[in-house]
Amino acid sequence: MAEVSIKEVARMAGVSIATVSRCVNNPEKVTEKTRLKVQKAILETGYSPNTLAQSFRRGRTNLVMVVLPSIGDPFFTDVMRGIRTAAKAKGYSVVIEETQFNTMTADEIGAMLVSKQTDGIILLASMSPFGTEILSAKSRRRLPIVIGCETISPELAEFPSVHIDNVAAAKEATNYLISQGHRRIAMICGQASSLLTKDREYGYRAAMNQARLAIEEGWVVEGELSIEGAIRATRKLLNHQHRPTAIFCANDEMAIGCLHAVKSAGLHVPDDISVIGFDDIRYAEVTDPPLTTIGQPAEEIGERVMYRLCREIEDGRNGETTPEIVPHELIVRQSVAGPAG
Amino acid sequence: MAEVSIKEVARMAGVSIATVSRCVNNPEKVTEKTRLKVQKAILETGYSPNTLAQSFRRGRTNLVMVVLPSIGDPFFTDVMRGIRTAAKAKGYSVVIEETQFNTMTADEIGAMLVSKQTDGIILLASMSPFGTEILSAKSRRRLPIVIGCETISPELAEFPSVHIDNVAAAKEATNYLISQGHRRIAMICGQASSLLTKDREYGYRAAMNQARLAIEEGWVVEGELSIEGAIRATRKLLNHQHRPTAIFCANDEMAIGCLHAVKSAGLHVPDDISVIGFDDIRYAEVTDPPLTTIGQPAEEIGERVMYRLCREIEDGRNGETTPEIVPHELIVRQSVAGPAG
DNA sequence: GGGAGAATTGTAAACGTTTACAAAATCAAA
DNA sequence: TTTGATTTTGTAAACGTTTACAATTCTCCC
Repeated sequence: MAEVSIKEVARMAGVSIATVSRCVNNPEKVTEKTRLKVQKAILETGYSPNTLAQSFRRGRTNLVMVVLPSIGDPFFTDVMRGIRTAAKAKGYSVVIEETQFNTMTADEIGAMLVSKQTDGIILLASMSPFGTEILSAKSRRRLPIVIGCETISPELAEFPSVHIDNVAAAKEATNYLISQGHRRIAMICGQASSLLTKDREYGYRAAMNQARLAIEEGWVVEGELSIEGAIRATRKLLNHQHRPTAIFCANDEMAIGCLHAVKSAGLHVPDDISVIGFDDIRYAEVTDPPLTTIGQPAEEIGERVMYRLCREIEDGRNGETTPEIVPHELIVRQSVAGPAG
Repeated sequence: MAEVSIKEVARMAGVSIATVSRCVNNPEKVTEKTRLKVQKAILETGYSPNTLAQSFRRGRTNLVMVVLPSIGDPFFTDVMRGIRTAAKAKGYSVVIEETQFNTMTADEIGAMLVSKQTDGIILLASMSPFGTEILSAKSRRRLPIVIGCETISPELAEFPSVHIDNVAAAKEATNYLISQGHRRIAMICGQASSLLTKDREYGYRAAMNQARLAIEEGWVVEGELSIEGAIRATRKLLNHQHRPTAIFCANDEMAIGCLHAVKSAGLHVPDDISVIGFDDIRYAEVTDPPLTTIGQPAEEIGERVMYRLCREIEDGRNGETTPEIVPHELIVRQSVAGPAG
């Protein structure tokens, strides 16, 4: 049974295809009587408009692309949920592109952009400088782009964005450790390519500086934003000649690995070592001990970023690019205590 | 700068649009000389085919939809990764539809199907009977559908599928507990609507029966496939007048909640209570204690299910619907020991 | 009843491809 | 060179919508 087209409906209702189209899209431009006729015909034929033809004709797909580092990180999953909610409300579908924590190559970005015909892009992941360049070129040709979560590198500042103040949040986390009496505080951050964790590192360093605390060589180590990477990083820290008494992890995924590594080494959290995370993913509540961390309104970020994109798509670029900053929150659980001794 | 169309390229290269199209899609049908001319023109204009027009003309979107219960569950995330890998290799994009563990209503399914124009569907989640009906109708009209993970209810048997043998795997998990000396074994399963966990429950019951062990009233409790739900469920089990010595959780997410609840109650895992999970998500390795569980090749399932769908899309339905069964594996870590006393 | 103006409907073009078919060019063999 | 076969190219239709514009019908008032 082939798909029924607008023609059949028109024939059956005894009107022109234009009228059928109007009944569907602008019912108010059509007489009550014909509308009923047409509705009847639509029901009888089981017609539904061919979205391919519509997209083609209207030049809109109602599809947006979101580029994120990893679909596996519960934080991004939560952001995605928000995006999805908003997208549904606005009649969009979402396709996801994963960078796997690599900054995408120019080729990949190009392929990504030409192959999918999307109405807009949400960027939750860092781009290489070249990638950024391609994107702003695209954007200038009216491909709306908005940025979520990742903080803004200068080249990206032309795009609207919504995120927390990562620097301030990282400072807050570090200051909390300091306030608990810690002096030797280490940090596990993401790979160098991740702007996001760069900002968090910056906040950490700022807080340490401000408190006039030294950051020893080897106290800032890359955890690759994964459990495994964090385990390796933690081992390095535990073997450091001046072992830190507290570890600030740039995200909870790594904090989970850190917790595990500390305990596997026969040490106790928080009595021997304090650990603080970032993101407040849902597992943070049930780690052992429950994880003290910085909470972000992930789902809200997702929703807002999507609505922002819709504005961009519908109203065109209005030049408005001041970032929307959403609030973060220190969530105190039980993975931080005063330093031993 | 407006998008450049095939016409401009044709004009610039001094050939007809048909020839340009052939250069792009069937280069072998075109003379070396003209191909070079056209390639040059393509480069100069920066032409890339309008995918909307292509999709419309060819009647193919190279888009597939995957319907899953929750994007948040790391197991499905891994399956998605496999799907995505295969999709990329075959030139497809993926849109995700989340049921949030509800069996979708008929309306939702209908909306989902008409609004997106996808070339095929991967079903990782249960459907209501009505939903199933709609889907098989669609399928008969040549919308390829393949099922992954979820086991097959009779109505879905007409579709190809790839998954582990859930019943056998659940039996194996239960038998392992029995082999460790447990007699009082409880189970936390998903909501009634989840066929997947129904099968696992079935395997558990079968193993208990076979071992002539009683399942007391109240030993099988719904954990809603979430951490929170599992915590509530575990509390019920701990308060049961005949407290079980081991708990089988239908997935690791719930096992994590279970672990947490047991420990919060001041009990020790595995000395007081043994816990076994299902799926082997990446957190299972770093729980405290590390979780004994059933491993599934999630990523492989994803890949295979996607390739299966491609076959379906490209070759049309060949009537072949025998399920592909992939192997599972008992992964022994430290959350199971002999019963206390 | 006629006519002006508004409301409704129809006609046909357009969107950018792909592709059947026709036309033209090339090549091989005599 | 001619012929016929083969390869290459061009022409034009088609895909299912939407929509500007023209044509028709209705409404209302004189």
